[in-house]
Amino acid sequence: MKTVGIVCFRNDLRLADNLALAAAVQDCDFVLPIFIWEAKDSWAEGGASRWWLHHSLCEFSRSLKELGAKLIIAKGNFKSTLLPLTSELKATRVYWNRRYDPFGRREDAEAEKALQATGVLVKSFNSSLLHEPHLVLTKSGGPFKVFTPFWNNCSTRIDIEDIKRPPRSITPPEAAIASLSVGDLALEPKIDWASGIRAVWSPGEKGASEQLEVFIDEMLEHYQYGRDIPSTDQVSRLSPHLHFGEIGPRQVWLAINKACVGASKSSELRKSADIYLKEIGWREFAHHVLFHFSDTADTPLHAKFKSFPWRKDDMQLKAWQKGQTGYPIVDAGMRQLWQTGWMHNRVRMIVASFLTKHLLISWHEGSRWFWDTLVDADLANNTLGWQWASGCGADAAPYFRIFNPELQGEKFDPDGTYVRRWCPELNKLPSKWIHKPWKAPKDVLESAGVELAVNYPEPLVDHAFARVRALAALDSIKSRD
DNA sequence: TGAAATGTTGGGGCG
DNA sequence: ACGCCCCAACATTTC
Repeated sequence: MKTVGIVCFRNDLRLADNLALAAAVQDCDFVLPIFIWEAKDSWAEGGASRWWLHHSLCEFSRSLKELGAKLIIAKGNFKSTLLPLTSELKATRVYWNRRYDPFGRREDAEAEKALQATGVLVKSFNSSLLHEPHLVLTKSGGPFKVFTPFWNNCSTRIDIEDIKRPPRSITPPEAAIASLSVGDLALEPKIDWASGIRAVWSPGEKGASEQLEVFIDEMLEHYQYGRDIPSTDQVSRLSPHLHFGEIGPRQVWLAINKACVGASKSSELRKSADIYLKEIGWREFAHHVLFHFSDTADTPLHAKFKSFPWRKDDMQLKAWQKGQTGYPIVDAGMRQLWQTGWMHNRVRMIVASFLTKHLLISWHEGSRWFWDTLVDADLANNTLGWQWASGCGADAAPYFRIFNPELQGEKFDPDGTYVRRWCPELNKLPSKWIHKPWKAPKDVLESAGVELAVNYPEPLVDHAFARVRALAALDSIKSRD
């Protein structure tokens, strides 16, 4: 009797280092790859993510075809799509890589139970994290809530020797299985707003590995300094590829360490590599925190923040979203996000601090906006980042840490290259004033063609005022746990 | 993975 | 020569 297996793909759209796929190909005579587009109650993929997913699925489907298989596309509930398919195919095995987000865990658990009840063997694997979240615990048995001890605990026991290579070929079942096309999922925007995104990204496994290679060859050595200069993009830009599983953290880990072979511990390359791997560690940490505290996407980890006096101000929220706050570094970041689906991490921290501390608008508004506009929107990373920046989450920045957007701009974009790129109306301002046009002398503004409140806004709030207001608001919830 | 306020120090101008 | 003051420059603390 020949064995038929089904491999379910989700955010693991790659052939290499894909444990579920590798096991299915090894165990089964016939393998059916399927992608099920599930309807989600909340946190359904945003516009930019959907654009990415469309193209990633097209790429993945193409590369499966080269191995002889056809990616089946279906739409619906995970369990109730899978169950009839197993009986139709007489499949006795189902494979997938485990999900660790609340929705995914729930759906997978239900499907596993139902499949097992019908005698189907379910085999699941970890292809998206370096560790199983339930295996990284403090001495007292609880999850870590602070990054450094977390990373000290688990970065030292990562031992990756080799990764699974892509299968040479896949033999599909003989029966013809109905499938939608990728286009039928209607993931692409109806009006084409994605040109700016298209120009800078290549979704898919090939794009991911090329990006990793470029990062290692051209940027890794000076990453420790370059990573903070947003005009240079000396960063990996792997986040969307990692989110959709076009590359996995094990592959990144191995490649970075291979690039350091022969480099001494104190070399700049090795130092930079460790700082970069620590960012992979933050990704890991975020996923573990969401695993252990599964309501944090909607609820602050620190309970006292439930009573924080957030302001509701749609005008100011819109100004922030559109990059019209009057603080150039903030506006540049928000426009980069809108136009390219991505923002440099240094600038993410600045704009998040600005929304939650200067405007006192809830981190929920920020995480929702990022969710819709980022190509790398990831529930775990997005949640941790916003809770961290606003002070209510794991390893939160102390509440008094309020970024001064003027100083941050001058420190990390000293000649204003980043601001000039995304706020062209400020292009002619001298560097001295590029991060504080409201302070510039009249004649300087005039000769640069900048008219405050006409072609570039006045600051939405005064920094000194906003700082005092934020401190007072934070003081009002002090020790109210 | 801050910034502002406050404290300390030491060189130089000046009577 | 000496003390006094000013104020960068740097360090510490506070928010």
